Amino acid sequence: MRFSTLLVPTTKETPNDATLASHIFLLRGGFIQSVGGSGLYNFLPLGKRVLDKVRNVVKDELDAAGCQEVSLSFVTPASLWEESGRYEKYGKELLRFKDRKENEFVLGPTHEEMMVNLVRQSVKSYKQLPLNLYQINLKFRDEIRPRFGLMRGREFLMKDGYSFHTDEADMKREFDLMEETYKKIFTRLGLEFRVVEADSGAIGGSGSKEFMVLADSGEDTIVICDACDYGANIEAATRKEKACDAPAPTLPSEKVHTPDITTMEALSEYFNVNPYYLVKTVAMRALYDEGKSEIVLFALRGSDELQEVKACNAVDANDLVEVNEEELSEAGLVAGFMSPIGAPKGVRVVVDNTLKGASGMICGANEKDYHTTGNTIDEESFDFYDIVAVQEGDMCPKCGGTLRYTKGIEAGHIFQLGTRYSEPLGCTFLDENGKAKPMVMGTYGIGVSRLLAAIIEQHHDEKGCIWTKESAPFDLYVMVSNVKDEAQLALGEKVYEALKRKGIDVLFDDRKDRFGAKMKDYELIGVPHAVIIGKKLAEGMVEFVTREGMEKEEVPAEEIIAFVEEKLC
RNA sequence: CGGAGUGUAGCGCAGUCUGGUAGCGCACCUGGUUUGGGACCAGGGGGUCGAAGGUUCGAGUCCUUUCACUCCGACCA
Repeated sequence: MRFSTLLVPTTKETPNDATLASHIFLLRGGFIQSVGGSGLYNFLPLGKRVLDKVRNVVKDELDAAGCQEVSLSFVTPASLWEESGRYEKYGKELLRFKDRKENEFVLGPTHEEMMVNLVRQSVKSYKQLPLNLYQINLKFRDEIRPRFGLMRGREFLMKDGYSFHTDEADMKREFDLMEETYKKIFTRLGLEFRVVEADSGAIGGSGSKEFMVLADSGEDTIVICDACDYGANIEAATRKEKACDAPAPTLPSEKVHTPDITTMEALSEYFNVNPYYLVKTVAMRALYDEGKSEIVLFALRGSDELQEVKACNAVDANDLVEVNEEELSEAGLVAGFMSPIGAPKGVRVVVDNTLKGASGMICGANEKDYHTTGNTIDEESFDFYDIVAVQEGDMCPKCGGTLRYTKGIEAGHIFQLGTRYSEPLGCTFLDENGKAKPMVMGTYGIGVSRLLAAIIEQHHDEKGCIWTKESAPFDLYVMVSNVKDEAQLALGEKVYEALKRKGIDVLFDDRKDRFGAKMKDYELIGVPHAVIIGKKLAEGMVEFVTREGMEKEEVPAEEIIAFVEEKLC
């Protein structure tokens, strides 16, 4: 491809809303173009090339694993979503609209319903299973706050795959196969990543794993073990139960006047007791389908933090939101002095597992300016769940090693779905005995457009992108420093044509610009290697540049074609 | 949803306080010179000043309403 004819609008200036390296360089390098903000992007020729490269790696590995590519309708009838029960549950991220006949539709944020619909119409027998179907298509999620360019757009390219099985065991086999396949994909793309345990979110299902590309700019906090391979999203992380060295308080069971002591810190100081022996009670409003909601008290140890996603799952709610003082007093609660013990009637209480049977605890009194001491958390009286956030320094649940936080970009997510969708949607097959059974499903996603951002987050320097071999828009950049110099231009043309014939994707910079401008563009665009034909040609030499580290090697001009072949093939 | 901020040429911004011919840099077009680190000279094109309403002889600027976007937060009572 000749640069002089390619649409690559590189810019010197950084758009003011871009803060992340990937966002800045993808815009400045002319890969993508923002569509009036709000998380929508056009892909320009360079960006489209990278997208296709990444997509091909994904397709290549999936096909090798026996998956079959299909393409599902982007606009899906709302009725399918009502059948699965997600029309309400998915919330505002689901973009809903009506056609001219007032029929309701949604733009697919994920396609479980659609794929199940496809399969239930065409698969009837156990002989047709297992089946793993996928597509690489647009998705739309009306994100609360799109940001960071391709990292969190509203419209994005996603690979979504769905597998169908006769039983749980076969689904698990496929789940493991997909884990291996995903590892191959991310490895080929040159990414440093970690597979972690995850929360299943709105998709539903049981076991799920995320593929996290490690980067400081990642939006997810993941917990990893120093000693073993344990890794989990903070939303799903667990730990070995914590003990407390400080002695348990021996206060009698009584009500104590504690004016204006509303924080764990103040309470700990007042009673001179480790926060481990205090009960922290957090009130939140849980939202359910059909606009129903209730106030829930979440009780945990004062030394712990509430993990909202776990809490949300514990009450099986769609979402948890803050409760204001007014709502609290209406429910008979006093901020700062709440307690699971003696909570007002009608207020649901969820208690953390670590409090099961705990004694000597200090709680609020559910009365302004009073706490109670010497409480025991009766195992029979409460619902117990794991609702705490794992903290750095906690112990690994697998090996007892030390856990620490790191940041990751969620680039892939695989789920063991079971019959979460096949049952409500009536996706059944006839087994050997002619008996109808719901298919057991798995679902597997990769954020393809997000991967472009993830690659750049891991592979860039202060000058621009450094694409990995399998993601680069071109294999090689051939630059003619001064196109008015006939010898330089002639050699450039010769090298370009020769390498193109050998199947190397070459971007040939034949523009009239000066050396400096072209060099800046090269660095910004970040093709892995370049051949620079310039001044040194007078002495019979050209340069071979490696973008990573910008190392330059001088090579005799007559050997350059063979040299490049040797290096790239 | 809460808080803060910004909307003026494709991009980045000034002008708004104190109303009076719409500006600058980059990019773009024409001609010329230049060619190893984002060249220079000369000439040129491009604007419903986010939208609507109002005040005024006159509004980018003042008033009202509204829309959009950006940033921070949305969890420990």
